Amino acid sequence: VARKRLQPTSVATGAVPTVRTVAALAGVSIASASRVLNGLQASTATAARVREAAAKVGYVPNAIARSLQARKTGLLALAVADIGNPVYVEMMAAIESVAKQADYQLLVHATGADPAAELALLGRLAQRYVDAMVLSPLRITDGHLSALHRSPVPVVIVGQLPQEAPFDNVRADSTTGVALAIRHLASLGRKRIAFINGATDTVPGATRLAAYLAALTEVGLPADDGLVEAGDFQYAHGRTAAARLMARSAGRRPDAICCANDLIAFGALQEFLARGIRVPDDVALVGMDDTALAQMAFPQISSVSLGAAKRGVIAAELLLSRIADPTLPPRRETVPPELVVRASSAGAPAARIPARRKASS
Amino acid sequence: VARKRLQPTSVATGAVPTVRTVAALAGVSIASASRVLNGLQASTATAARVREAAAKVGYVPNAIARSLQARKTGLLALAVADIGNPVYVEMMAAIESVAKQADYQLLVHATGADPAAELALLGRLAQRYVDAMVLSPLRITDGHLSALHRSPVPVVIVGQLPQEAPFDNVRADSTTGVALAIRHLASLGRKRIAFINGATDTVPGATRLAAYLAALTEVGLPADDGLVEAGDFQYAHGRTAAARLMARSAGRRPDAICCANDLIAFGALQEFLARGIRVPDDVALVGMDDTALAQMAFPQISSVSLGAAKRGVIAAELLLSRIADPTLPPRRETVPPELVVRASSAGAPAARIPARRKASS
DNA sequence: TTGTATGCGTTATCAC
DNA sequence: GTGATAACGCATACAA
Repeated sequence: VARKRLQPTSVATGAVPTVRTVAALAGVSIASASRVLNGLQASTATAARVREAAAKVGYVPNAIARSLQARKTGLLALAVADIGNPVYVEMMAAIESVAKQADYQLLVHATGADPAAELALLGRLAQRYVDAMVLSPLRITDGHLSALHRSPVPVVIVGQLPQEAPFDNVRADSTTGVALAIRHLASLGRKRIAFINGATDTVPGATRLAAYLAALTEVGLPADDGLVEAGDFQYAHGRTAAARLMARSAGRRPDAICCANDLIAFGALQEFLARGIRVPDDVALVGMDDTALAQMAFPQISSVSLGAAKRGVIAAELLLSRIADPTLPPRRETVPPELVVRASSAGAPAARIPARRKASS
Repeated sequence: VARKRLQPTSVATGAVPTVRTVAALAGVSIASASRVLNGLQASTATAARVREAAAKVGYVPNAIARSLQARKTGLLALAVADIGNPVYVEMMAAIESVAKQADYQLLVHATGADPAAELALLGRLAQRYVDAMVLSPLRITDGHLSALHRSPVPVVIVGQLPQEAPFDNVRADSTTGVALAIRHLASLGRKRIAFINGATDTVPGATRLAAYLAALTEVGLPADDGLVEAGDFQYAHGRTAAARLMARSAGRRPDAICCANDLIAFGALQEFLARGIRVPDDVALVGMDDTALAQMAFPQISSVSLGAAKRGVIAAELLLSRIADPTLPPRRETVPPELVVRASSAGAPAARIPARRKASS
């Protein structure tokens, strides 16, 4: 016969109240207290006494204990490369709004585009401190795939994933997106369309470069290595790349630039402003992601929306449905891109030049 | 005598392994297994067997169960109004880096500048799903104060707090910050210095307006109601307010503008760009917060740094020290502001105009 | 309807 | 050094 060695928590303690505190104060068992607190069957009398007791001591259930019992935390994780990039902020807001509807909170991780950090995160997932995760990796390694296979908690990948990988996946169609941009610029009569890419060794970088080259062929323009710049997906790269492009001799200078994201496009635009290069008269500009930054700039930047918010919503919904039913087959959703034409690429160059000269002189 | 009705978890289950799984596989008690896994005293033999078993089944401790036992979650919360504002991103990154050092993760809440949402958050804090929270409210109500008093988990307030409120508090000195901006603009010979404020019914808004008026007096300039605009702390307000200010008759137009934050300043700058108003020649511009946006703009925007990153670091450190010792007396730290002069306000207007005209023609 | 007792997965205490 | 077991705070199957 085992005897209890420790006494249960005493009633009148200065510490945080638990169910026992409430139950003792109400003069009922903790089971009854718990039932009342969770709105289950109970007599009106006890219900009243329990509620009164709970209110009196300011009882609030402990989320951790509840999580342990329920085997769920009510937390979703979101892991993105760069929390400073507005496109991720947008996605985050979208995910959060869906998550909130289902009483989930969002835990945000910034991986700094570091694959090792992403892997560490996937590994820690086994600790089950969240119920599921949205991961938006810049590149997928074998390590990622095996970690995904091992993971006991559902993960939705936002971004490209190998065809056969059996995971929930929502992706943008940046190939079509780049094509939209190039066709648009070509339709304006631009002949020397440059491309400022991000990191070529990332999936988006590689994809967008290939799409750019394919689109050039499609519209019947020759490719020119000197018109392609690669670096990272940041503002500073946009500035320096734009400077390099415009430093070329007159006949080889681009008359249009497609950028791999809005941060780069914004950088390029500021460089043009600094150099007195007119947009879109001298050079037309199209960005990608259609973030707030594109609308905040002057002139406003045309941009290809890759549906960040929509991808976020879908990712969250996939996650919630998988939590509800883990046996679901892997799903793959693709959000179509959309070109938003703004001042940075509107109108034909020749037609615009006189009008703008007049206005600014 | 109570008999166990349910069997303990069987060893060979397809489910996630627990300590019992490992212990059974290693042929030791769960106590020994736990000790080995936590690096406590154990014989080399058992240690080896436990580690081998753990590796074999891929054991990872459950963070929730561990939290319940340890009575700590390893999570810090950060609640800010607007996750889209770069100044909060900066603060978040700073807090996260300190938190990570101490093995804490950051849970970010966006309150949308809604006091009710902030209060709800403070209330949920009693659920103890985080160990502590950094709250940056735009205004402090009595509800906030009483919720803070009730809160069983430590909260650090970033922002102004009533003198007598006994809570850890780190604040910017935006009064001095505004004074720095006004003195700077006045020293450039500007006579009609406007102020584009955010929401006047917020603490920062009210403080900065008062500071603006005081600073004007200090530098011997008359106040002019027509030179003060109020709205919110967003980009769009900056644009419309700037447009209104510049629509005044020639003699009453401002020759300098101080903005309550960088988002507003950036909006104003884009409006000037759109209208062909030269910065700083026609109007000098100073923002506040010294965010990345100020450096990304062209011309780069002078800005008063209120030390967002530093405030974040201090807030995190206050939190960690309070978690370590809850009996500490309330502390109050103030981060001094710093004016960063950039092109948007550099040089005297008359001296600069010819030079810039030449360059841009 | 209500109370008793067990388990969620972990760590810590205590006796051996 | 090791094993049995209480406890963290909660929810619930089962018995009364």
